[in-house]
Amino acid sequence: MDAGPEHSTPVPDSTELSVSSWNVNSVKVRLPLLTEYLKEYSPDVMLLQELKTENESFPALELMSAGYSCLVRGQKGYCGVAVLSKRPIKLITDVLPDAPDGGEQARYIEAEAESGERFISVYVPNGSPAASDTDGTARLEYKTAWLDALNARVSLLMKKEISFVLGGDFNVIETDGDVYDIRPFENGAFTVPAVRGRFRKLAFAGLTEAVREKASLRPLYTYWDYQAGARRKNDGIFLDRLFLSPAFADRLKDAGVRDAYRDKEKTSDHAPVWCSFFGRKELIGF
DNA sequence: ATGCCCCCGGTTCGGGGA
Repeated sequence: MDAGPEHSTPVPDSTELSVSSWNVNSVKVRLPLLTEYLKEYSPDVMLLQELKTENESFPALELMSAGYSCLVRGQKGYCGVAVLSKRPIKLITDVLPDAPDGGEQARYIEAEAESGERFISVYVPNGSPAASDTDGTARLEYKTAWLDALNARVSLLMKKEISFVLGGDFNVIETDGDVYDIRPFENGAFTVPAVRGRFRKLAFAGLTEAVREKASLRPLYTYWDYQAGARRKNDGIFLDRLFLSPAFADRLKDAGVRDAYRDKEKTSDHAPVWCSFFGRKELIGF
């Protein structure tokens, strides 16, 4: 097959389970594009980050009209995460256990389908600036403590042999090749060993990252700054991920970045990421 | 070296994003 642009990738077979994740940078501003995405690709589960709104003003009615039930942990200003699903889901927790601030910031929501499979949306703290002043140290320590809590949660789910998809904006540059130019980010909150090491623990725990595994986009980026013509120059960063527990990884069919959504009017600075799985939904109980 | 751009809260500017 010709290696055309990523957005030429066909829509996944609707009989197969698919999951998407998108840092929308305001769900209210992005609602028209979000509904367009849901209509075009019809993901079974959609993970959202950076809602930037409280639960009361989350557009649940509009998304229900598009065929989705919503579990939301909103927050005004920034943060805010949600799980949308075409099938019934119930809330397991909207607080990451042992998060450094007791879960005050809305960065974690874990939902369970009737199949028992879980779908988790995360918005990892930025941590910048990581400078050695008091404020910067506190931000970086918050990020590393948050990642410790996330790794502890993953260990628990793995121990219980729960199948899950853990997706979202991880705010980590895993390798120097995951950014258009590593120099401005060296020794920063996206690259310091304390952050990269904790991120890599997810793989050591036995998770597979679907986007890295399958995406055809090269170089592989999911975020482009609004400023300085970053998208036009393809000055991107690979930040958004879909981690799979072993049972999901065994069924992984394809994954990618819907980078065409980064070029639309009034869009987010992140593009949606997605993955699909072998096996008819009816037979796998979702 | 800094700001560029975008969104929020809540007013016309500062905080946050990454």
